[in-house]
Amino acid sequence: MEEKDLEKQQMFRHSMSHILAKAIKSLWKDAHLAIGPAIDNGFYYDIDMEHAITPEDFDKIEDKMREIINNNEDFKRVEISKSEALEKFSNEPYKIELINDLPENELITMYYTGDDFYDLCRGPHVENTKFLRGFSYKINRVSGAYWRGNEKNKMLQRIYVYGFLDKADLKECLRLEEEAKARDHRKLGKELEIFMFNDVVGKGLPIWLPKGFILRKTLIDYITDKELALGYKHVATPSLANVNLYKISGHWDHYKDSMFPSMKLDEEEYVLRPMNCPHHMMIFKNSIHSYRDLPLRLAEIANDFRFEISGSLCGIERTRAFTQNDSHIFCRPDQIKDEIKGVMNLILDVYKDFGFKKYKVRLSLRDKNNTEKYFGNDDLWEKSEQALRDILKQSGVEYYEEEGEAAFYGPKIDVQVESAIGHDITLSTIQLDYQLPERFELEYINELGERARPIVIHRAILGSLDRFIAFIIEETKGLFPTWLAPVQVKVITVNEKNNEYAQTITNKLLDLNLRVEQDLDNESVGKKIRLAVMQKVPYILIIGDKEMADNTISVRKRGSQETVNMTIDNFTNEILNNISTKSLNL
RNA sequence: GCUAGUGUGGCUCAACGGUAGAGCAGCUGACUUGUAAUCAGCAGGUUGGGGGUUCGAUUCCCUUCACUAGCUCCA
Repeated sequence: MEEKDLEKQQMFRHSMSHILAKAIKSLWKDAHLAIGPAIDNGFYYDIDMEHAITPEDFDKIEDKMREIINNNEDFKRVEISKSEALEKFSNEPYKIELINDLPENELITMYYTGDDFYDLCRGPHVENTKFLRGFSYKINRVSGAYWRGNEKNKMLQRIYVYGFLDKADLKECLRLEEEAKARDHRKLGKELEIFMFNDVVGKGLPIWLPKGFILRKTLIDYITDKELALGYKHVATPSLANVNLYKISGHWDHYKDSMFPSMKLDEEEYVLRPMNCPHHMMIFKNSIHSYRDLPLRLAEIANDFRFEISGSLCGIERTRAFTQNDSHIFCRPDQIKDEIKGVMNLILDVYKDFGFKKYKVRLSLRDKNNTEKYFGNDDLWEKSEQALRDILKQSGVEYYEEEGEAAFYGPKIDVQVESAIGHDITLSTIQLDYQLPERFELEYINELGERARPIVIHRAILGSLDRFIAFIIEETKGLFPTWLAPVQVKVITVNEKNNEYAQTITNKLLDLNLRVEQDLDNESVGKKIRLAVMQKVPYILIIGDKEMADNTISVRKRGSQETVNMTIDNFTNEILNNISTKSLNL
């Protein structure tokens, strides 16, 4: 769609939100209006009223909206003074609050829709509701939203409506929603037996099933090998620590509410660790470092625990126990640039292996209006934010900047992706940190023989393994490339007489470290193929009398309805090549 | 955490004040199968937990737990 049309669509959506507001007010007299903007796929309106809207009300509201549109009511712009506005909206407490926040001499505009409804609004709008007749819309859902996005404020009802100029776009939007539900990792994770949850074990605590374990192991081996080749040093540290460790790091002050509460035993106090940096700081402090030894890249596949608020938990995308592919790079100031570039390259390399294309690089800056949240002085922040910005600019990577997304100890480069159901999630992160080295009094000896302070780069490539697997499940729709697939080959027999031959084939594949399962059940071939297809196994081998007779196998590849007869050697060559190249095709 | 909704056998769903039902999966038997479901039989549920209303509750009410959507949060 051209920009001009997009603008038009946003204007129409905004006009529609006035129609929605008018419909609500005529159906429920006690409704108070808050705000109602146009958004990506339509518009919403925040409303405060006694009646809780349910999906049963949707038709009624849509009918009312249609009625208003069909009335051919004029949208009329009126300019008023602040005092007039306060008078006009005296029954709308939320509007009053908005008006009060406007500067004293600001010209305020409001829009009438018909003679009996008006709303505080900057506009613009369509001239008459009749122009909205061709507009396609459908109430999507209703949910809670805090007034002005502040959890201390009252929670309002937000009515989301899909809305498009073109009917086909609405249809496409609904189709995409269906498609997204089908690849939701929570659904596929259950169907493919990758992970489970159990109420008694506890919420947000994923239990990895055998197939999930294979995914984890494969990913851990993959990333660990890559890191070792790049000179990372892997370590293993405990999943809990004395609370003092986090008092030194500052995490205790910032995040104790979202850490599992401390365990006091005798005179000691322990907490489950929410992150790994402090442990790694202590490893660095364990020995004297020369400037020649830097950078030191400590890495760990580490289990962490965070008491995430219950409403934010989401399958394995957001859990309370998770595994990080973490690393802390201790380096000299003159090494920052190369190290960050190196990490950036590793991220791009990994994403290429997985075929990820729809990611966005975000430069996460601090919130300048709320600086008390952050450690360190303004100069240092400016400097480190600019350093990351320079690196991004030089690397030619497309990126965007966002304030308020930095860590308390420094700015970040985050790689953002969108989950199936539309969550904006961080997959990989690079964080520049001058603060923790200070707090932990880290030192190295520089070329002049003096003590100097290193800089720490925190980075995670697969981020949390749990979240990464959630994303892979959704990206692949469960059709994992062979190198990742929990079951790579399924061997199916036609009748009992083929079992022995099938077993020799299976053994041959097992000897090559392939992940093979066989189905010798006394069932029809059709049934056994159906089961294997539903499991999304990349290769199905059919073994019958014919194959036995000429010492071959019939191979049915995922996504194909046909089988190809070949020798076992030809097959193993193909699959091993596929695995070693991490082919994305199967 | 907040607002709203949902919770029926392993899974997907029905019944919605009147003795809880189907398909798949499971087990048993028959069939020995050639590319997405062979047939028959059996077994499986104090309808998330607790409390209440009622002659009677899966159904209505309260409470609690979990999940879902969104808001807030995300080192």
